Amino acid sequence: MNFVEELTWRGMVHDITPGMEEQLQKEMTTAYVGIDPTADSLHIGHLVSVMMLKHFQIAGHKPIALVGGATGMIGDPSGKSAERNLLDEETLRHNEACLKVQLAKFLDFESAASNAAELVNNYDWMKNFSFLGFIRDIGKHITVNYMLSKDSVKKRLGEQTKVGLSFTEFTYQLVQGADFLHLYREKNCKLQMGGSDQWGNITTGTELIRRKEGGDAFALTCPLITKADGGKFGKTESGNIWLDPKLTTPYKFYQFWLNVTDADAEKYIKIFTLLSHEEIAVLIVEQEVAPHQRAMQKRLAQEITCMVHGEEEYGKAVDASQILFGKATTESLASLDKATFLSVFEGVSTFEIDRAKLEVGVSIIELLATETAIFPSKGDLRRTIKGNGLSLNKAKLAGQEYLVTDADLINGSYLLIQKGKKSYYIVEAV
RNA sequence: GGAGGGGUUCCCGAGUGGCCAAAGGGAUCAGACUGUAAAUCUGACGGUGAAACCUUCGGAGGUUCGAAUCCUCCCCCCUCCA
Repeated sequence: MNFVEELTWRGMVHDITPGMEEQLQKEMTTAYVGIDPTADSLHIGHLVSVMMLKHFQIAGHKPIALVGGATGMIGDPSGKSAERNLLDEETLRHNEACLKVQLAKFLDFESAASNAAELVNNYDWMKNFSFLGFIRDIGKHITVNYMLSKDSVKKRLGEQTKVGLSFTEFTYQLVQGADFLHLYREKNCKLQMGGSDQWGNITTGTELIRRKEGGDAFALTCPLITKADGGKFGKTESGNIWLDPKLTTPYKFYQFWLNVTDADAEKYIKIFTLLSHEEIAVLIVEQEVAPHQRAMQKRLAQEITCMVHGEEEYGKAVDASQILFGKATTESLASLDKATFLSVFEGVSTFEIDRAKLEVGVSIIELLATETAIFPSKGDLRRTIKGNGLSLNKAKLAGQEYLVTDADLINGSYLLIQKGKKSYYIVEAV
């Protein structure tokens, strides 16, 4: 199965420029995707592009990850986040280095093979462009008429617009096009991939290459990843799901994938894992026969968690999940030895409280809304308790007047707070 | 510079003197149902022990018994014209 066929059955192809498959058959081809270095970690929204590169490399071609140090300062017109901050170079380099470590979990940067992955930063070549140089070398070759025809631009013009289009944003497609041109010249890069929202920007690049170099370059976009309910993929109430364990613990990372809805599980497992057609077919059957077993979600969570965090962390996440969501009772919790308890709850948000206060006794309200920030307000907490939504050490807490003392501590040190079914918090007496 | 339209609680979006902590929708949270699913239903959704109160409708003043709603000045955004 070739690269395009592979991506197609995985549901990762939205649009392709004609002739691309022929190009890939003809020779080892170089392709790139862009990543904004706005943080020092990837989040799972980036993973689609990364997987495209991975498949590309597996197919024997050469992937380039382009860190958008320059473009990231601008933001493209279709962008949701209007304001971009200028990163200073130190931050930029830091982010770049961190991203590379994460990317190396997916892509082979090290091998001597000719298709080893590369990481580039467009800041390195864009920073030397002068304004005059840019409008002369790049701007001249693309008409405004052409630029205006892009959807991302059209959406921002006209009467029903809420936010005007700045010149900077308007220029974005040229900057991105210049990147493609640069990589075409320097690295013989002939393909740019990205989300479907990038189509317009990518084709400005291929157009630029055609006009300036008379060369053929190609575009491949994947559909925007969505959730079955129409929500944004990769976001939870508490924000992004990051690859960095310091930002999203492996436990939470694992839980995210485990909680994917049935309808999304099949879609995601094709995109985010390397499981074969056959393996996935088996899982689909299992899902149909016994949906409550959630074989698909479990496998999805396993594959991705292992890839990102390693087997050991995956194992811990599973253990923790079993204890938290299994039929654990107050008694079985109390019977956990301290080491087990700690390893199980490693990924759970932890708060601290002064041990002396517990010896005297602290009301549950004070404990969760004042002493710790588990609840943002007392009213919210009261409502939760009233709605039967709060548990202490796996036992529902009925009254608001409960006085928490050191007698409640598990292993003499911990309180397990549960908000609803899925949200756990640890309070540690110190 | 001119003309017009806007800035409301996380988001969208009603509200044009009291009945407004502010309709409706979305998001979110909790409960029921379940499979740590989806859908559905129920409840909550600025803060404070309920009450009353406190803080909020771009900003600052003012009118009024009383303002998100009226007046003044200012800031910001959009469209069109120059």
